[in-house]
Amino acid sequence: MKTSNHSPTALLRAHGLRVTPQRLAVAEYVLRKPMHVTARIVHEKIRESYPAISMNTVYLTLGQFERCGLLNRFEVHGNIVFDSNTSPHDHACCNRCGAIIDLDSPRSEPSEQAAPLPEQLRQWQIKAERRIWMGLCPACNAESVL
Amino acid sequence: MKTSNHSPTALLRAHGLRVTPQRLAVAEYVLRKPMHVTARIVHEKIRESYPAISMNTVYLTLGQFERCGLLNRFEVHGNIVFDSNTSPHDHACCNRCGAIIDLDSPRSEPSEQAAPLPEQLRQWQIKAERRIWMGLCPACNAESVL
DNA sequence: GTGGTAGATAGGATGTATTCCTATAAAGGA
DNA sequence: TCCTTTATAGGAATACATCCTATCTACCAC
Repeated sequence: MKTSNHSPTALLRAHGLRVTPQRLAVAEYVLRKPMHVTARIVHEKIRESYPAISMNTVYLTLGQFERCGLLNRFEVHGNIVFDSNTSPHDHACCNRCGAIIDLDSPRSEPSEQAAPLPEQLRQWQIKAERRIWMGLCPACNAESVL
Repeated sequence: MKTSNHSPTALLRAHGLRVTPQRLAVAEYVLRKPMHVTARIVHEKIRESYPAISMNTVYLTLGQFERCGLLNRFEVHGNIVFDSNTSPHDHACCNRCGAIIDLDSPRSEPSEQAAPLPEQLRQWQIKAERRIWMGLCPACNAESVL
């Protein structure tokens, strides 16, 4: 159990990353369950148990996790958001409260599972596709009507 | 011809905006043809003919044009980009040179023209949908192979 | 035309997210 | 245990976007 294949330590090793306390702390917080976080949020959270961690380290660590495929990065309202759900999916973001939700079944047709590459991108080397819906979540929408 | 319905002056008036030299200059540059610009680019361009224009005015003007539906706003690599092509379409962005292109036929199926709203968003009030493909454009892809 | 007022502009100050730089510290292999 | 490579902390730097305010101007009423 101590070093199972799913432990943060094993995960870092499996991706060729040195195991440091900072990386373990970030991995345990971010990779434990699907979530959306900014560098600032991670920094605040990790500082609770590791007060000396710097913003720089958080950025570097999240960037490495992204390069390893452990995280996806997207942008909303000018902020970089890291997503530990790395299976392909779309997002919706509330313009008011900032809530971000995953869209589980983005494609209406099962045949579209693998998003079809537009004809114009035949000669591109596509690395990522991001789709985001923006508007008011049910709660904020109800408030704005009042 | 002087004040045709398609002149920048008429366009501003039609949207309830006061006609100022600054707004005319921005409108003539940005709205003449479909293009993608940042506030910085607009500022640099307008200053050629109007050296005193401030960044603040550019931001305000572009924001107003957006609120009027004359421009769409999206984000790529942390920058706000304004798009004078307001018909629904997707984008592709080159990670290397920053080029942004419009995708004319984003939906493979004609029936999908109106992007189907995911089931999970039934109770949301959706204002906009953005979809962006990221990778290497043909030119940069060729270079990276060398 | 002219005058008055709501709205626009310039310019600087401010805030904030991200990246850069560098000396020090630590991980992990020999 | 030593040594080399890599990571970290902390501060500096950058860049984008917004806020603030005095001044100016478009345009409506007269």
